[in-house]
Amino acid sequence: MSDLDDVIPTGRRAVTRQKILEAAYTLFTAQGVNLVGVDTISARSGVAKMTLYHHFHAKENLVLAYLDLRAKRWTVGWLKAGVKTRGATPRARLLAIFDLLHEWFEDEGFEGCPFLRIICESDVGSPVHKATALKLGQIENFLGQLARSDNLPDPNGLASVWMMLMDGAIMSARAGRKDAALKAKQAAAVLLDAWGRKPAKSGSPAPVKRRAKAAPKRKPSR
Amino acid sequence: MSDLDDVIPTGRRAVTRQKILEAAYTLFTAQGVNLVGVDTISARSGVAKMTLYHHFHAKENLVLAYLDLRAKRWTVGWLKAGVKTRGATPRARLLAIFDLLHEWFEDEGFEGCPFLRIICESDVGSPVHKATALKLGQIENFLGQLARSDNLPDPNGLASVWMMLMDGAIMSARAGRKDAALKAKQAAAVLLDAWGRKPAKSGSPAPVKRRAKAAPKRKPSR
DNA sequence: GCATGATTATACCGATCTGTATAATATTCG
DNA sequence: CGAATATTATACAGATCGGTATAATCATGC
Repeated sequence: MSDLDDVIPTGRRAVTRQKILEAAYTLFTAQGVNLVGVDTISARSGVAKMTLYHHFHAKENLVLAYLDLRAKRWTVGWLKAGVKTRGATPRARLLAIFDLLHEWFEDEGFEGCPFLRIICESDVGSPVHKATALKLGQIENFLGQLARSDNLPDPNGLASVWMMLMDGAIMSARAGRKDAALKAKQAAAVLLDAWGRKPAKSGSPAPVKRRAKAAPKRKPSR
Repeated sequence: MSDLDDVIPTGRRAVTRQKILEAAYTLFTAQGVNLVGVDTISARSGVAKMTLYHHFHAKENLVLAYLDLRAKRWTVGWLKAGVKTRGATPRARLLAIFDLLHEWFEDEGFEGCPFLRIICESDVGSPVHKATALKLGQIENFLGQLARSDNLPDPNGLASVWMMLMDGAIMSARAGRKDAALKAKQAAAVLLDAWGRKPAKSGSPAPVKRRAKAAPKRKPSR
């Protein structure tokens, strides 16, 4: 628990590793982990491919390291930090999230969320999928903390809904709707205002009325 | 405008084309359009690869045809039709969407939404990306019709928010949260109830308070 | 029955992918 | 200096990808 945990190592080996990871970060973020080959990362980083495989035995490990770095930079360094400077109260910070998203969507370099992309295209149950789901859970936990700090009822429920609005806005922006964050913020404000008035029976799982089977519709997928 | 438009042709050529499309539908839906090769579709359909390229000159055209078929079966045949049998009023149908999603998520064959997956992994501006965005827009238009039928204020605004909740729920379910649709329905009910009371200034774009720049945070992506 | 079009099987092209084998070179440190 | 470690360049293996060339076979309608 020393405070020297994240001291940046300056050894030759560590520097090389960082060069690889830095190139992977840029490429994976812009083009996705599946479309970027190891040779491309080797060329961009200026590190020989053999050295790359010396550090990370397989591409999968490089992807896992990328996920950690992405969470450190995006979730912590950008989202959490940005929200703190834009809102004084937890409630204001919850809403400020969508202002951040809006600026992100307007950025020319916006290419969607790598976490969501990986969730879509990686096999369920694979190490990469599991690790990515954890990173998304980390974000949702942060939302839950904000909701709890504001004494909102069912903070975890609000967090999961907030997460869906965020992810939905990101998908919508990726599909071309650059105003998605603004629309999401409108709805979020309305929802937040109403959330206290309707505890929504946080414990009971909201009865899904099951019909007495009308027409046995064919399943849409698979 | 004859009502013989979707008569199923029985010619040899049309039957072969349908066999290809049927195999592509199953494979693309389960594994994604990028991971499924043309040889796999040829093998599964029992149609020679040369014949496949005789019908669809390139894989991209097969993907575009798949998108049309997916919209016909999922959006129209499953979502629209399912909602109609489960809700009498437009408002009930809007909420019933999440019951449908819940059943979908619980299906063992649930592999996420192909539309969202393609939006994530295809290049922005490519024909496939554009076509997929249109299919998502078709869904949002349907939501707007329901909202308008219920005399809700700013029906298009509600539709885009509804879409985000749906997409967010799908992403959450893909990440392992099988109860996503239930949580989304709770929030949707609260939101719908409050939507009328707060017209939310449908015209004005909800002022995004821009701060007097505190710390010039580095951009997170690219 | 025969010509025409549809389908088949097979082999191949060039490109890309992850990962490895090998041997030479560069750096660091006792 | 000399030895241990890190990095380099190159070539290659084995697989998969989208797409094509060729020539034979099948089915159908006049």
